[in-house]
Amino acid sequence: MYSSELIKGTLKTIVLKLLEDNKRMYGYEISSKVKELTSEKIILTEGALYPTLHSLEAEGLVTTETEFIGKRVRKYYSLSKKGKTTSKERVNEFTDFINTMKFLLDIQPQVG
Amino acid sequence: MYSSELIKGTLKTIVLKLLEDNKRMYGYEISSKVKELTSEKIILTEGALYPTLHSLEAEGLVTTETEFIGKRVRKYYSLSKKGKTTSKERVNEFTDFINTMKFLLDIQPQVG
DNA sequence: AATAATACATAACTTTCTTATGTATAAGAG
DNA sequence: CTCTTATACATAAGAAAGTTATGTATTATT
Repeated sequence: MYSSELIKGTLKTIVLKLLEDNKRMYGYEISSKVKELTSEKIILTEGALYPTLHSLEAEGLVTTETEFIGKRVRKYYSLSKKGKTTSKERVNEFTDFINTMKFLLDIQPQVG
Repeated sequence: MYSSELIKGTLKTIVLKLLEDNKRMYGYEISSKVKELTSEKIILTEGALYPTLHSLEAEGLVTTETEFIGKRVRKYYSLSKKGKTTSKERVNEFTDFINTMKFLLDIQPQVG
């Protein structure tokens, strides 16, 4: 598990990218997938995930469909057209950011 | 400029690493250096930087020396022993984190 | 003389998370 | 058949870590 500060600001990017690759996912599934893919290094807590999904919906980046599995409800999320564009932008921005950070954290100017 | 959320959580890592490479730096210098090294992609605002430096000092990760350049004050920061260890830990953690994120953002499972 | 750059500091506010709590169904263990 | 765990959602209180704005003061440049 990473110190929580690191995850901040990447949650939306992660969710958008997963939806880009999987067309349709529900909250619990997203959470499980991230946990699995990162060997539990990144845990999306419910208190962070659900408000984020609601926020993405409010921004018009995702659309939802509610389904019942037996009596239990499931809310599926899919990227809107705008969401697909934003997803790519966010991933590109993050890629750019980690390149900048790599440069910043690797160089040894040794002033003096 | 990156969306501000991305920078969150990396500020301390950046400052610690710069101090590791440069022994002694003052706030304004750190801010200028980051701006220069990142071609203005990362801007450390004063409202973020100074409280962070104070926090690092409170945690015992840096020591300070105040100097006067003419009548103008300058506060130099240096890594403590503990700060050197923490710096390495933080950089390693961030490196690990970006590897995890790269993996997460690059794979295309294409569940269908 | 006016403006920009240097150099610090802090306070009000916002965003975005953590932690805690709540509701409910379904599956598995003993 | 009862208890625990997993599934599946939601929200509210609080903390953390930024942004934006403001303040003070010196030095350099136009």
